[in-house]
Amino acid sequence: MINITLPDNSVRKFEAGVTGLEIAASISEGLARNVLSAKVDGEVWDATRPIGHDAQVQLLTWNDKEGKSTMWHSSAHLMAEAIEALYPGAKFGIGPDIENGFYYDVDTGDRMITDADLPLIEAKMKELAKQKQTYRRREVSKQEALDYFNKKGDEYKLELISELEDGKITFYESGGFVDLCRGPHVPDTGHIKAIKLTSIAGAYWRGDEKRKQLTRIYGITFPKSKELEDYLQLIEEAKKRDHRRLGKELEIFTFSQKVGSGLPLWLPKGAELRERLEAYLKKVQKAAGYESVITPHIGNVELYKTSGHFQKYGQESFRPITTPVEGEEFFLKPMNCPHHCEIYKYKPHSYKDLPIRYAEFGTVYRYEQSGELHGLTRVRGFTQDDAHIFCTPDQVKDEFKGVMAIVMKIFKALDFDNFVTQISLRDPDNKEKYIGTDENWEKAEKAILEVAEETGLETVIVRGEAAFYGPKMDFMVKDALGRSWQLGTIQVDYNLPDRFELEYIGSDNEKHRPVMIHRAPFGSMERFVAVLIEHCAGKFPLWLAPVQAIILPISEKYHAYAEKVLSLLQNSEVRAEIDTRSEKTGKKIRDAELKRTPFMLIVGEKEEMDETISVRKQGEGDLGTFSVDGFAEMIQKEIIKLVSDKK
RNA sequence: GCCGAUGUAGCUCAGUCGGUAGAGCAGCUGAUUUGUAAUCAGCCGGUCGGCGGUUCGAGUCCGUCCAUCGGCUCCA
Repeated sequence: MINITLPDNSVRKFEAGVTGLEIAASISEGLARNVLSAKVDGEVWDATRPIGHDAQVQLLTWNDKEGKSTMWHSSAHLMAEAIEALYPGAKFGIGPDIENGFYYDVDTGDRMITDADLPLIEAKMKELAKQKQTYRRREVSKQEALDYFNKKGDEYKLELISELEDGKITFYESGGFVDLCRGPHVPDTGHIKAIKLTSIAGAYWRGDEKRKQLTRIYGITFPKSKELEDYLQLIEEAKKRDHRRLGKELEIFTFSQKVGSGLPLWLPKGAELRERLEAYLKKVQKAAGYESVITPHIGNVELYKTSGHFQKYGQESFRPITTPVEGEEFFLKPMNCPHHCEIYKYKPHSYKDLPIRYAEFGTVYRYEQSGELHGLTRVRGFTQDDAHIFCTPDQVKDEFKGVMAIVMKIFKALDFDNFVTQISLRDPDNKEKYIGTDENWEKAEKAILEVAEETGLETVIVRGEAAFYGPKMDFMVKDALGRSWQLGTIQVDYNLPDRFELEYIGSDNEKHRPVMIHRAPFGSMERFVAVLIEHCAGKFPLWLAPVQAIILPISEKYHAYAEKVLSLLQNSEVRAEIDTRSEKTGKKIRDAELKRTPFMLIVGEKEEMDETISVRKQGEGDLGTFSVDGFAEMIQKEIIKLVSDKK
C-alpha cells in the first residue's frame, strides 16, 4: 500500500500502481469523469499512469491551467492523427499546447494544406474524438525510436530524437497514430468535445529562417461546445477593440499607400491626443531634471559608424541619402542616441554637471520587413519619447530607479496594470552579436539586476534579447488579441560612451568615462497610443479625450444658447463642440456614443429657461440637470482625480 | 523577407456560369424643428488595388507587382 497526499493534506492509502483516474473515482464519479491529468510530486502525469510510491497528488481538470495544457496537447495529437489519416505520408514537426489552444507543424509535401482543408480536418478530429481513443504511453529506447521514424521517413522527428538522451524517450499512441512525446495526455479523446481550427501559417522548422518552412495549423478545443461559443464570442469582442479599427472609427490615424506603408498619418483628433500625452510626460520630465534638446532627422554615415549602428544595421536600413556634388552619405536617423552623444561633447563636462539628462521626442525611421508592419504598433517611422542620461558610475542605480519611477507613474496614470517587466541580457553564446567589452557588459547587467532586486519589482529574465550595445529592462503590455508589445524601455550602456569617447573631469582632476542610460517610458508614441486605444476600448480617460463634451441642441431654436454654453465651457477649459445638424436628438446621441464622447450636453427649452444643461455620460446614460459652472467643476474634479490621485 | 488568405464607392459588404457594377451607412440638397442609441425623400459617388495576358467580351480566368490580414523570421 502507498500513501497518497491530496491538496487538502488528507492522506489516503491505495495499492501501489494506482492511477490518478482511480484516485479520482474513489472521491467521486464526477471528478473521475472530468480528470484530465494528475500532478504527481509536482510533475504533471497522465491520469492513467500508475503511481508506484508515496506521493503528493493533485488531480487536474479543465479548471486548472495544467489541465487545459494537457487537453490542448492531446488535441494537437488528435489533429495530427486526423491529418495523417487524410494526407498519408504527412511528416510532423512539433505540436505543443500554447496559451490559447495548440498548434502542430506539418509537412505534407506537395499537397499543401490550405484554409479549405481546415473544416475537413476538424470533421475528422470530431470523428476520431468520438471513438474515445485512449492515449497510451510507452517508454522506448533511442534506437527503437530512431528505427520507427526512419521507417516512417519523418526527418523532423529523427532530428528531435537524435538530440534526446537514451532512456528518457517516450512514445504515445492513440488510434493508429504514434508520436514522439513527453506527455502527458488526457485519458481518452472523448474529453475533446468542441473543436475549432483557427488559422494556418507558415513557420520555419526550429524557428530558423534558413530552414524549411512547415505548415503550422492552430486550433483550440473545449470540453463543452458552449465554452467554444463563448471563446469565439470573446475573440469577436476583442476584435472590436483592435486599434486599427478604432483608430479609423475615432479618426485617430490613417495610412496612405501613396505616402508609404508603415508611415502613419496622425489625424487632428489623434494629434490632439498625442500632444496631450507628450505635454504630460514633458511636465513629469521637467520636474525630474530633464532638459530638452532637438536634433535633425538625418545624420552622416560616419556618426553611425562610430556608434556601431552602421555595421549592425547598415544593410537593413533605408538606403542612404547622398549629396549631389560631394557624394556625402546620410542616413535617416534610426536612433537618437548618437546625436545626443554629440550634444554631450559640445563642451567639456565636470562631474559636478552630472547627471545630464537630454530629452527629445525624436522621430526615427527604420526599415521593417514588409511582413512585419502592423497598424501603429510596428511602423517604419515613429517618434520615441527618448532621453539619454549621462552620469557617473556611482549614479547609475539612482538614475535607473528615477526612470523606473517615471514609467510606473505613467502606467499608473493610464491604468496600465497588466504589464510584464522583462530584463533582457546578452546571449553569452553569441557574443559577436554585441559591441563592447565583457567587463562593460557585466557591469551594465549587474546594475540592472541589482536595481530590480532592490526595487522588488517582479521581473522575467530573458537571455539574448539585449540591445547590441547594452542590456535593458522593458515593460511589455498585451494588445486586445493577446499579443505582447514592448512599451517602455530602460537601457544601461557602457559601450557608446567608449565609442564616442565621452568624458567628464572627476574630483581627482582626471578624465573619466560617463555611463549612458537610454530610456523611453512610452517607447514610441505610435505604439503607446495603439495599446492605449485597445486598453480603454476607445474610451480615453477624460483628460486625454480629444473632445470632452458635445453639446446637442434639441432643435435649431437652441443653437444660440448652445453657443453660449460652448463659450462658458471654453472659458473653463473644457474641450467641447456643438452638433448643429438638423437631426433628431436620438440620432445625435447615438453618434456621440459611438464616437465615445465622454459627455453629451442636451440643451432645449427647459435648459435655456433655467440656464442649465442636461448631462448624459457616455456608456452610462442620463446624469440629470447641471448648471454650466457645476458641470465644468465636475469635469475638472474628475480630471484631477484621474491624474493626481494615482501618483 | 517567407507561408497562406484577402483587395469592389469614404466605411461595411453583395455581385450566379465570363456578357463593361449594386445595397446600407457616410457625404451633398431639400423637407422636417426634433428630448436621451438611427426622421423622410432626392442626388452625388467606382479605371472593381496596379500592370500585363487569355477571350468577340474580364470585377469574374491566368501571370506579375503592390497593399492589407493571420502567423514565421526580424525588431537599434
